Amino acid sequence: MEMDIDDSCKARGEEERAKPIVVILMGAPGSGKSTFCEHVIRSSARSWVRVCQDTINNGKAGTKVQCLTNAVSALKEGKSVFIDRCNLEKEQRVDFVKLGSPQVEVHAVVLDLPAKLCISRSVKRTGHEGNLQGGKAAAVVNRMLQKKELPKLSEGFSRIMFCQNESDVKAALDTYSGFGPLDTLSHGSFGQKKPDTKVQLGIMKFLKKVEAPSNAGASASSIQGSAASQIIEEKNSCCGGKETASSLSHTAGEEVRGCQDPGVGSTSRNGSSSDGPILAFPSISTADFQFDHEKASDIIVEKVEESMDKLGNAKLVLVDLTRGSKILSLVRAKAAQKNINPKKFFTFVGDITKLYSEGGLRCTVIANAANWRLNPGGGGVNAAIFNAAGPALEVATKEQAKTLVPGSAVVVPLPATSPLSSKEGVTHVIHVLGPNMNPHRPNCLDGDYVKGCHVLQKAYTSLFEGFLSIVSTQAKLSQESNEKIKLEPSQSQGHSKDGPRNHSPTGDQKNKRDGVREHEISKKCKGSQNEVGTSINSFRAGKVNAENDKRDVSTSKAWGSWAQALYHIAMHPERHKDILLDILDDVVVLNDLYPKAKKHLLVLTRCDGLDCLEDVRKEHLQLTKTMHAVGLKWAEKFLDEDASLVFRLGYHSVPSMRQLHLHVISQDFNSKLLKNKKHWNSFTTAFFRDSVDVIEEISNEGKATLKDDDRLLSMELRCHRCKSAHPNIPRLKSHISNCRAPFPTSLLQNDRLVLAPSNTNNP
DNA sequence: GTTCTAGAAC
DNA sequence: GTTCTAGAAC
Repeated sequence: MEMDIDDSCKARGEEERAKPIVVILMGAPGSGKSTFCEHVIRSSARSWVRVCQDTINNGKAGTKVQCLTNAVSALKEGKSVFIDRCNLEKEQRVDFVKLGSPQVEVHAVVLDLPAKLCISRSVKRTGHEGNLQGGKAAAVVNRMLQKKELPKLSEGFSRIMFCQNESDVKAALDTYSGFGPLDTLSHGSFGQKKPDTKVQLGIMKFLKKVEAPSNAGASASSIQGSAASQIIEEKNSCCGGKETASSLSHTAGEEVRGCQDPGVGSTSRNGSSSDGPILAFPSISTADFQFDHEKASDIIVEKVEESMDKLGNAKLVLVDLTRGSKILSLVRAKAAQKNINPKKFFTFVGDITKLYSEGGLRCTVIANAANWRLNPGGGGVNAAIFNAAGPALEVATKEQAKTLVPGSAVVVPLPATSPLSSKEGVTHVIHVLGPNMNPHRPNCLDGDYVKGCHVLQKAYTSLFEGFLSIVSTQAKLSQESNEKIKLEPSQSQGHSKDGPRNHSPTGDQKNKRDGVREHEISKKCKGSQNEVGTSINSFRAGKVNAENDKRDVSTSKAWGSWAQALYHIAMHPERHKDILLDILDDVVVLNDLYPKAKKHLLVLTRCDGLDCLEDVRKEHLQLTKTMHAVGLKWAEKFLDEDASLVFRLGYHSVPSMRQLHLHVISQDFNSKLLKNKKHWNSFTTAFFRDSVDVIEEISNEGKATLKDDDRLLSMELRCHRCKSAHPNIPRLKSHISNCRAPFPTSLLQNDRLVLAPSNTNNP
């Protein structure tokens, strides 16, 4: 008999002795964090260490790294830790959340008390350890509270207590004072009476910090296992063993039978979590919606094939209840024909709601062939999933979306209270609505397979994108937590020797900086604010639609520090006068630092919140026109100097550098800095979106089409004029230096190329 | 042996 | 985005 997840976890939990925990306090100065700690420490049976940034450095203020180091060593000694610093912004607490592990839970206690109270306490206070006294305190508290981002379970907390008045604080004190070394506290988010969504959203808009669907706004009693926390749990779960790829290495020609093959079951049951997440999905529309199986199987295989490159270590599994089902055999045959990697995609016979408990296959994400109302009823997979998941799924689903249009999908983080989560290890359900060919069901396409195939393709695209968005969040989180644990202790030693000069910008300093930024935004970019809000809402809702919501995946994109240079220039042009060719109200102009042609300029928007083409919407139409006009002016200036040049103006579909910028680049590509395939293809394939087309699309459709397929950048090297192929960059460059073929007609249309009037390429 | 690419690190 | 470099390609 196989143990289910709960049992095995319990068994292990009982073997071990006291488990230390980390409690991250959050609150403005004067909210009572230190008092809280002292009170608990005095009366608790646990052994606590209070890590206070204000005093950590021999009674003086220290660094965050010092705090982390001290916390790590306290945990090693089996002591529980209070992190006593403001921690009001998510970014400030993220590293402390990473102190958590399967053995160490991370809790949050939010002292979300009225600002007035905090201020009056701070002002009155004398001899406070952080030396925050007097009139300055009011300003500091206010400024900090403006930045307040209430914690969410998705950040990695297993428990959050919100305290909004003194009696809440008392309750939290009692909870932790009486929290003995062997006790456990229930997981979830407690005490949030008035979810501060308005403030949250404002800050989110401004900072563009978009997270996986969260529980902000959930009722006080809701215990929502959110994406991040569950994934981390999953990753380090006591049930997660090692899996070798071979345990899943069934050829596409094989059918993996669930519960009837104990061998398969026992090897793969532990593995998927350590070897990458798995999406289990039913065939969409082929059951009740009566979609042609032959056509559906083509589409499944086609869409699976498209996703292969993006999967990383994730896997896709097509699941069907019945052995020898037609759709499974068709898909298997076609997948084998196309040489689709059977380790990344295979078929499985079993109940999609019991893949782990009965089939030994651990799938963290399952897809549901939903109905348009997202109702539990009906039959088949939909009824089975809603039944198995219990009411929690229904509630979580309704929080995300009310209805679904054919061809779209919605990602629903599954609350930890759902049996599907606890028994099967499912963290997310993705509802997908496919096309309907059944006249007895809504939206029947009446045999129109042109449309039907299109909708089914969209449905799978949406499904796989939804899955990939979950995977990328997971990958990022686990990578970060691994890195930090390894890095921080050694770094911290170095820092402590250097003394407090190496402080990361926290507190006052950072607030000042951000204050300036906020001011600039409200001044400069009123138009875009609503827009950013919209995108956040759609992300929060977890909707994924192949047609218009790719941004859901990328809004969460993290920009590396190296990718911020343009952003800094755009925000503070006055500091970069030496490299700027022009500073205008809405844009600045500069030479590309690494020009890929004789002339290569960037026209950079000054609007905060516009990171890339994907963020551009109708509100930015005028801005894109301005950028084009400015770029054109410069191109024409260069053409005056050298009439042989030809310019193209456009955007990269997915830029490497943050902050929307228009490339103005001469088509000679005569630059030793053009070194690799990516350089070449980013300017000569569909990845490069002509400014004129972008403007037209924004005007007509409200947004630009992106060609963000990675394959574009690794395509064979072809001359941009005669389209001849070349084996490597040096050979290509030697060719283009001599090629005088006319430009392709597509480029000669619609003013995509900018030429001197005398140029013979001019049609 | 040299050239070139592609992936990791920054 | 670049730089660095191992190893593939020649």
